[in-house]
Order: sequence, then C-alpha cells, then structure tokens
Amino acid sequence: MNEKFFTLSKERQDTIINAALHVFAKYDYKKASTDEIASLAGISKGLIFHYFDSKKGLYLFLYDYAANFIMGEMSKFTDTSETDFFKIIVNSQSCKMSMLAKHPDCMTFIVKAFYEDSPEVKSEIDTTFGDIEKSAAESFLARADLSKLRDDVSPEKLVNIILWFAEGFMRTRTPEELTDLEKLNNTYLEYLEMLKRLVYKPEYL
Amino acid sequence: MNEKFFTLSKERQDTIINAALHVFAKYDYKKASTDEIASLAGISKGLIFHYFDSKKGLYLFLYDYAANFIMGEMSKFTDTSETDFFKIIVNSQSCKMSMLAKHPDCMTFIVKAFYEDSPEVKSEIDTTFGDIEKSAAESFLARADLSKLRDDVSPEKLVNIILWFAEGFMRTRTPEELTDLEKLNNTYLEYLEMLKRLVYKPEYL
DNA sequence: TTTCTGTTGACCGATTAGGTCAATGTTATT
DNA sequence: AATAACATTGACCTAATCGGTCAACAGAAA
Repeated sequence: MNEKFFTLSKERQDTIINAALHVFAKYDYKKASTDEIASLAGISKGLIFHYFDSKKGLYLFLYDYAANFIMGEMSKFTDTSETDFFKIIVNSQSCKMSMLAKHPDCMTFIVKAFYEDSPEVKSEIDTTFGDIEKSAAESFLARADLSKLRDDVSPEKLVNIILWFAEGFMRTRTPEELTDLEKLNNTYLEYLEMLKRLVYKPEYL
Repeated sequence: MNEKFFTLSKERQDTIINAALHVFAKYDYKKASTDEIASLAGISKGLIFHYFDSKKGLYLFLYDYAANFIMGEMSKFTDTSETDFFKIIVNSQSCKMSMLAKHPDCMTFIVKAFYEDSPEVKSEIDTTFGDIEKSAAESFLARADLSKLRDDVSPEKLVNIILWFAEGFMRTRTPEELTDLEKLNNTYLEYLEMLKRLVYKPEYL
C-alpha cells in the first residue's frame, strides 16, 4: 500500500476505512465492489487504488487494521485482577457490547474474514482471530471464582448461556436503542442481575 | 408464474427450490444471480425463466413458499393445550431447532426477506413473518402458567434469555453436530434443565 | 510561473447480469 | 413409424458492472 494514506487527516482516513469495512462486512470478498466503497466514502474510485493498489490490498489492510483495533480496545478495558464471576462478565461484555454498538462493521468484518473462502485472500488472512467467543469463554472460566456458584450450576453451560444471550440481546436492539449506551447497558445489567440471583449461593448475594 | 412447475416431480421441484433458497439466503436480492441458482440446481437458466418469468417472480414465489412451509411445520408440532412454562419452550424450541437444522436456508431466507430493501421486491413482500421471535415470545407468555416461576424471576426476561440463547446455541453448532438431531436436542435440554432448576419454585421441581 | 501532490472521473477490456429463443431431446398419440 | 406436444437446453442479446488505468485538473508551495 501507499504509506501516504497515513498523512491524510484522521477523519478522512476513518471515512474511507469505515466505508470499506461497511461494504466488506455486508458482502463477501467477491461481491463487495470498490465502486460501492468509493461512493459510500464520497471519494473517487481512483483514490482507493492510489492508496491501496488493488482490492486485495485494501482488504488485507482492513484485516490488519481491524484486528489491531479490536484487540487494542478490548485489552484497554479488561481488568485481569477481578475474580468475581459476574463482575468479570459484566466488564467483558459491556466492553464487547460497546464495541458492537460503536463499531459494528469492524466486528462483523473480522468475523466474516474468518469464514472468507475466496481464493484471492483466503490463504493470506491469519486466522488467529476467529475464535473470539471460544477464547473469551475459556478466559472467563480460568479467572473466575467458581465457588460462589450453586453446586447444581454448570459453569461452562452458564458461560455459554450468557455469551449467546448477550449476542442475541445486541442483535435485536433497534438503531435508536444503540444510541443511548448507558441505558442499553442498564437494561442488559437487569438481565444479568436476575441471572446472578439465580445462580449464586445465597450467602454471596 | 407457470403453473406447469407443479407437474414436475416433487424431487425436481425441491431441487430447484432449495437451490434458489440457498442462493437468496446467502446474498441479498440484487447480488443473488440466476446463473448461480441454475448451476446449483443443475438445470439451465432458461428453465428458471420458463417457470417463473423473471428473477422477481422466482423471489416472490419463494417467499410465499417459505412462509407457508414454515408456518405449516410449526403448527404441526405445537401443542396448544400445554401450560407448563418449560414444556412449552421445549416443545416450541425443539420444533424450531429441527427447522433450523433441517431447513436452514428456508429459515435464513425468510428472515432476510424481512430486511430486504431492494426496491424491486421490498414493497411486495408481506411483512407478517418478520416478528417470528416477538410473536413466539408473546404466545409463550399468554399460554404459560407463570405461577411456577420464582417471584424474583421476570417472565419476559426469561423468555428472551431462552430465545436468544437458543439461537446462539444453534448457530454455533458444527455441521457434524447437526446430523445427530437427537443428541443435539439432548444437549440443548441439559441447558434448559439447568435453567429450570434455577427459576422454578422448589415445590414444582 | 512552475512544480509538486492529492484527486478526479472518463475510460478500458473483461465479466456477469437478466432475459430471449431457435433448436434439441423426450414422451405420448395416432 | 410418423407426428404432435411438451420439457429443456445453451448459445446469444444487450445492458450493467467489475477491477483497474491514466491523462487531466485543482490548489498549495516554491
């Protein structure tokens, strides 16, 4: 790619990146068109090829960008010293939720890239990032203090229930609801509070 | 459309319908191509236009077909006299699960159709079918005997948790797991059993 | 004025799109 | 066997779209 891209104003860079992420998040590599990206970004198609050489170059740049961005944001909000099951989840999920709410295309793009099978890019994307969910679940269980849970509660099942529930919760929000992040988070917490009452031993409530 | 389509053998009809559902489930209306459908169905493109006149005709036929098919299958397995909260859910969800496992393209297609915004078909699809989830949740609550639930459990929240959890559960199954429906259902039931122990008053367990 | 740089948009050849249709294969009728 | 009737093909049409190129333009700097 052309390093001059980074000399553009941050806003201009973001406009272009976000437009590209949006289109690649919506369609697979083959059906995503540079015309649509340029039009969405409000720039000429020529400029895309000026900075990224080719469609493939743009795609691989975005992959690198999105992976770094997400990992950076995630680690920024993670408190690794916490051991309380629900506090870990609340922290991690509210982070993930704000990512989904603030950067849905970025998240969707990185997940889609994992399943991309177009021969032009398949071999070149490093798949480290595919199992976000799985690794998130494992890191929960490793750090959490499971002794607070009722004996008849399976920690693995509980983690899965919460993870999948959280995703469905986010997916079915309306665009308006996504604008008020604090209220959104409170609604989400109400659900978690209910679950907590159900799965914790009485003495920990 | 050409009514002669229905004189074809059931298998041939299904081959064509399934190929079309698959492609329309994968892409939106505009990016789905009749060439790909014909090739997947193993027939010539001309035949598609012979029976369905146009791409739009095929799409609207599929919408009608899928909506009727799903509603038919659903009602077939629904026992409206049951009042136990978890039995209703188990019944309804195992039905929905088997639909997702047996007819994933059909389900995906009908959900995608709800969000389709291509001007050629947008106005012509009847949106009755969009809120399957919402109406399912409401019908749960109307029929279920909520007195069995612990007093600190919100029925609405519980229904949402279970619905969203169920979707995540299905979505993260591998293709191999989907082949053994009975085992799949048992794994799912383990989750529900745990939840049931948590939310029911002791005397109902 | 000149030079340099960011940017455009018309343009290219190739591919793909929805749709048509004469020709071919297949089955039933006489 | 000959014919009529229908099912099916695939080459073909025109228009649109694709990734990619490039001469030209705008504006700031020299």
